Amino acid sequence: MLDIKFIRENVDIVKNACKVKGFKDYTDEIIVLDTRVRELKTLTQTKTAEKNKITKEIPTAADKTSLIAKSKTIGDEIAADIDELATKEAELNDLLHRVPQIPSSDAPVGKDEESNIEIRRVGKPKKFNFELRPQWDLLDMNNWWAPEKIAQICGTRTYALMGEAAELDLAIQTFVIQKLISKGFIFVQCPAITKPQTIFDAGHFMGSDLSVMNNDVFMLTDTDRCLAGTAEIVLNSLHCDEILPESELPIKYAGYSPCFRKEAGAAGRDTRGLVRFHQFHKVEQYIYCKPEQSDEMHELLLNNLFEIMEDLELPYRVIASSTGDMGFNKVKMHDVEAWFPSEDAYRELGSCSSIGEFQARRTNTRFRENGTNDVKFCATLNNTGIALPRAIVPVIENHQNADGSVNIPKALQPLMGGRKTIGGRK
RNA sequence: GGAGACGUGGCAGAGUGGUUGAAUGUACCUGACUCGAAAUCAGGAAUACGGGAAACCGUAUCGAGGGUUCAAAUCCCUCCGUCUCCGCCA
Repeated sequence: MLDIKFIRENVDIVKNACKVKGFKDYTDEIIVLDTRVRELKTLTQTKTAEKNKITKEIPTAADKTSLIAKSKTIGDEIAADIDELATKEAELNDLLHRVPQIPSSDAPVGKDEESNIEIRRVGKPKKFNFELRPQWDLLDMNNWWAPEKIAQICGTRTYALMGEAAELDLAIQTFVIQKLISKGFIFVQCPAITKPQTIFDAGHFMGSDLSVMNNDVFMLTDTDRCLAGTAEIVLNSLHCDEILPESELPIKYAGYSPCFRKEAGAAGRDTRGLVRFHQFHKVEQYIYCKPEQSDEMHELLLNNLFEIMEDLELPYRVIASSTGDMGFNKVKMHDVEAWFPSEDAYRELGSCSSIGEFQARRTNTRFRENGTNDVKFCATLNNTGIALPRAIVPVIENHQNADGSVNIPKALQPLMGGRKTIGGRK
């Protein structure tokens, strides 16, 4: 969420953000409510001060009865104002949670992904001198999965990796985790089970009614819990209600967790292959820093993902997301897309987001500034480290051989017992 | 799953209805003493919101929310969390 003071003083900026991001503009209602709320606060506080004063005199007063009566009268007056205040504050709070983060001035303006801009391209799609096999053929012929069986027993959008593909999955995860650890990230294994409030605090959802997330999030029946769609959720709340010393910033986390998503809006899409599932596994990069460090940290996070693409020897490109495509809570977002030969296209493997103070305001995560002793909200950022099994797809497709075997990228070979290839017709 | 105990400031720990935003200890910051340090002494220091140019003033906060009362850290209810024992278990 944004600071009400900021909204009050920068109505035009906020209105513009609503417009370019494609969200309904509630600023006018907010300003009216805010004015009334402050009026009521001043009023009730003045009356409360008066009442407190009388109450304090009661124990030592000669005539207690009249003071008690007086105090009671003021109490009744306050009660009426408090009622209105509570209602108005709840309304205001709900609307404040519907105001989007202000996008960065360097983000492309546009209403959807049509306006996204490619800003970087590394590596060239390899020319194959044989007929390349799409992922599902490679997986079939090497017995690396069992899609029909798994769908039958576990339902659609589930998968099981088998044999060398399962090993490869684990090797990629381990590789990325070790890499991030070597760069000073703290490795955190995050729970996937969490409370709805935690998901809400990550700022992907609007308003104050938590039930809005039911469409996207798996709720656990008969409990107050649900399944997180990313480790970002838990990492984002890891320091809630804390005041961190400035000297500790930036804090970098590499979170690993299973991720659960309903994929309600993706019916019929990516139903074949290892691309889209209700459960997948992800290493997530997450940073807490000072607001002025955001851009630097954004580059750092992006570069880590570039390195990972290069270590996996994948051709990739980078997309600057437009205002309309980046989402409710983001300042800016870059997608990293790897080359998927079978689709003759680049597809998203990771998404790097700069959130500013938006999430920290929801989680109340702050830091104390060295010189001034002021308490300020942290900025947060997140980027994918690697998401599996999707990342398996470009690895096996790009590195396939004519016999259906797959070359292991050099960086992964030590984690695959030194093997240089897996699979293939014996 | 069964039984019990508990949740106060950075930490420890008083406080069972009124002058307690909260004793005391400790950690922290500043000053004095010192060549410097330790020790000692003096002082300072929470967060949010509202008002104010500011100094500052007011209100709220003793896990969270609600209730009783003129008045709640203190009494009642609900929820959350922690700990101990038993059971179960990777």
